[in-house]
Amino acid sequence: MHPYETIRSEILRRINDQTWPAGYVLPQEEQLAVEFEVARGTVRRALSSLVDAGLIERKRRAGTRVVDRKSHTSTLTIPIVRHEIENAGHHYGYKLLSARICGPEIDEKGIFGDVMLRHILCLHLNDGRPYQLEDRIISIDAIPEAETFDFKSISPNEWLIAKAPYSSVRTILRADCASGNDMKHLRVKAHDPVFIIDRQTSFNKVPLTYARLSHSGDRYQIVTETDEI
Amino acid sequence: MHPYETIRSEILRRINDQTWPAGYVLPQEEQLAVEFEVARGTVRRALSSLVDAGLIERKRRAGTRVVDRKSHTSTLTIPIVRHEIENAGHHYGYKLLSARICGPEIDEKGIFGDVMLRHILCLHLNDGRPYQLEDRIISIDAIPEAETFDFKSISPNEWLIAKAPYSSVRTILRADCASGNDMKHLRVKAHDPVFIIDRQTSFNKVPLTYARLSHSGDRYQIVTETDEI
DNA sequence: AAGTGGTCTAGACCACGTC
DNA sequence: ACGTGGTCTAGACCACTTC
Repeated sequence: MHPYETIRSEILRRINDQTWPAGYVLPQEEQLAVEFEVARGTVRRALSSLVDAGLIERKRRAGTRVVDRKSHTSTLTIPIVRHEIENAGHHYGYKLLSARICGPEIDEKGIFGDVMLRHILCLHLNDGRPYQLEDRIISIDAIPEAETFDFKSISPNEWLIAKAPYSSVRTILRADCASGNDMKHLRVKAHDPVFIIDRQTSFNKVPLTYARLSHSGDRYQIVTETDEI
Repeated sequence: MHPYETIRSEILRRINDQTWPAGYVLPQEEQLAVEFEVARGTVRRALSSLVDAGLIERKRRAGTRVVDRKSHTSTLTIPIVRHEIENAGHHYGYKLLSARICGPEIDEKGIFGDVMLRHILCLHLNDGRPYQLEDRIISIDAIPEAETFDFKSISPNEWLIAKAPYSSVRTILRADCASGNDMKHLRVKAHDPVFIIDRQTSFNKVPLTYARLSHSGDRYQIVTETDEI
């Protein structure tokens, strides 16, 4: 155990103890450095880690305060669907359903502005059974290669990750009833629950792509684990 | 813009450019320090930040490599339901439905082991309408105060965050059909989709509590935004 | 204006993992 | 065994923000 880990643990203990309750102002860096007999940099490292964990807040001149926790945060990882299936030891399958070039009118949400778009509908299979239906729009303006790429053997999901770096992502998770396409391709019944991931990615504020990923509710879930806050 | 930010941006540019493609081994810290005319520590800071973002991997002796991205990660924040509702400018309401002490037999998943448990069922309301149904089990062994606390005016959700620090959280997100309790209390119809958050928290490996939080699918979604990777 | 955290340096030494 | 990243130090100076 390195010094900064020891210091982190000790400070964490005092917070959990309520020795240092929510709102409490911690001693300043120099004082902690004296107490723990280390350099100021080592104290800073421990404190920075607690800032990242959301347990303390720091402001110049005002000092370091214990945060009053009002939420849980966890890191959500959404893997490429092919890896998700293969890592679980299953057989991955892919089927392109349609690929066309469209005008801006299919962009119902007005994300992309007045540009030509590529619209792809495809299905990801787990051991031959429908697993995820991918309904995707790509901005041809932002990614010109998307205009001619055929997506017959590589899914847009995977092609995009290799091709187009992104700088920001907006993800929405929700539960809904199966749509017409869901019923047809995911083989679920009307009113069956589906788990939907809506995702929109941009690069330097320019929208690149939008996807609606739907899954049969009884075959899909997202698990996240946060350890050792 | 500080030097470490400039360096981070420049390295990021080279990765996005494919100047440094996936698998590429970066120059070592000392060399980058010479190139950018800064101290080694400043280079380390930029690189650490890219490690956190999941864009590079570092190993002693082997060096620093550009990662082959296989997943999206985003930070999921699940706020206390009362704050979520109030921050949206709505009126929060709370209703305790039942609170009882049970033996280990109600712990169907065998999370808690052979201990006495507190079981609470309660409802969170948004502008008077059912919003979230909370079905919660608390280990009396781990949190003795839970045995006698009545939860009549404070929800277990909120009480626990103030009372019991946790060190690890396991969260499962899924879509399902409404259960009997969901239909009764969330006022949804049979087969209506519900969004379920299953959450289990522990402190130093000791299980503290388990909750099933259900929401009507048409009134709930989770949004996450990741900026400036 | 003054005090807090934030950035940077130059250097030493350590430890893990690959070669 | 040895070269890479990892940790730590001691110090200087900066910049934000509250007093």
